[in-house]
Amino acid sequence: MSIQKPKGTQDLLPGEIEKWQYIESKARELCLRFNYREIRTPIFEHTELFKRGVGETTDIVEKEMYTFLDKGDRSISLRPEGTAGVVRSYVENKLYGEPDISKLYYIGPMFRYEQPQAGRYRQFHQFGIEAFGSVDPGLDAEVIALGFTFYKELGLKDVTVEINSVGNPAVREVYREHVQRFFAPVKDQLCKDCQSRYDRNPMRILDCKIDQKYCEGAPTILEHLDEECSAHFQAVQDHLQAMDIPFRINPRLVRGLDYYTHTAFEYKAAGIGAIDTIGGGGRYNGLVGQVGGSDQPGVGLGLGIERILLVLQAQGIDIPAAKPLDVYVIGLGDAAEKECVRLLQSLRLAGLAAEKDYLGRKIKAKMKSADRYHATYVAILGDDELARGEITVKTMATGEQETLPLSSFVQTLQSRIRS
RNA sequence: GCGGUCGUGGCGAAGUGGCUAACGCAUCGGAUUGUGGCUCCGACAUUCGAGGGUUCAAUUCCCUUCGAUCGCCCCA
Repeated sequence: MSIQKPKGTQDLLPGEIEKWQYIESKARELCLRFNYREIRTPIFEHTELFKRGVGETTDIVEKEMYTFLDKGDRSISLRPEGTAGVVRSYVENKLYGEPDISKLYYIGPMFRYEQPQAGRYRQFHQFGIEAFGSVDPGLDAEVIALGFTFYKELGLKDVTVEINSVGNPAVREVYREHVQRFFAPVKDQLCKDCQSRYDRNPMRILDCKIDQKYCEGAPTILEHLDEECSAHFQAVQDHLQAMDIPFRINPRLVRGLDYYTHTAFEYKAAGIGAIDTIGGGGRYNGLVGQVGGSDQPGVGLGLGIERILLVLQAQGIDIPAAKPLDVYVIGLGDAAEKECVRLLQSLRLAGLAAEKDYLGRKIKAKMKSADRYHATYVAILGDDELARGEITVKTMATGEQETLPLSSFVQTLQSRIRS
């Protein structure tokens, strides 16, 4: 067997790639309206950045990173998510020194070493945004609104927004103890996964599908928020309501990255097998400081492109198809063939999508080829027509044919296609 | 990291321990010597993911491996 693509990666071929281009152009256009500007950071970074940024004890850093030593013995990792790199760049380029807050977006591949399944790949793609420099809860709401609007304008149906507050580190520490105390009496009866969650991340027990019966009456983090956290959370909700963004409060929502403070949110939709989260994000007020910058607050989101595609497919939503070919040029005879080469270039310079045959096929096969390309027109030039200074043009949709003067042929087609 | 299912031409798909590996789609050629979409005729897998084993004989049975797919953990 010849070499195959690495597990969990995919080739995006013509026919499929148009969907990606559409989604990406939609993202750029939306960011323009929300006043976010693109940033491109390296696909690999020093491993240390992700350890500090994403969190040493997260699954992502503990077992999912593509890490290697480069020839200078530096530990390098392929980025498993987008925020850490953007934060690093924000700090390194001193964007915090600019008069306005920084509103940035990115689109690109992320890498995690995991077992692939429906909606999960080792190389996957995210569209994400990050906004630095403000603690205004209105900015949290704007970020949530941008994601929701994106899904909506792409045509996704039944996308739900779930929000929660994960408080600040002090609140979370107190809450964590409450949860452990709550589950302590039944710890031995919890499922295997939850027994390990008990020490690592007790909040996750609340999300367990098996142990729901033990979760009844469990304390929620919302009950433990301090005054500042409560006020922030309430203000985010007020802003969302003002923007008519529907949302549901999910007090059990916990995200897998350590850096979140205050607002955490997820977008969910059915149709990707066992997975229902299609995007998520939150506020991260301590992260910039942890990465080594002046302690600027931030809030952001990341949306999975593959997951959007899967939901679109499940919901039977079509994405605008590629443009058909304008003209297919057929030359018959040596002199005509040569003239066609000139015509083809003229058509292309005139802004039309044009093609010819390169397989030396007969006219019948060339016509079939033109048909496969969904050509609007087929231009046929034989030696006799060339001698008369004419060219035959067939409109494929109707089958009608006409004879046009060769001298003005390119201009004629150009004006027809444009109108 | 763990578990289920699967792996036959470009694609979809039947099949069996032995006789030329069905069929459909697509493609190419012809009927139609300068014209597509319909119809008819013809062509198209020294080979059944890879490697090894059992056997007189393996695409079929066994082992290993790679991959796909779905699920668990976790996540986009």
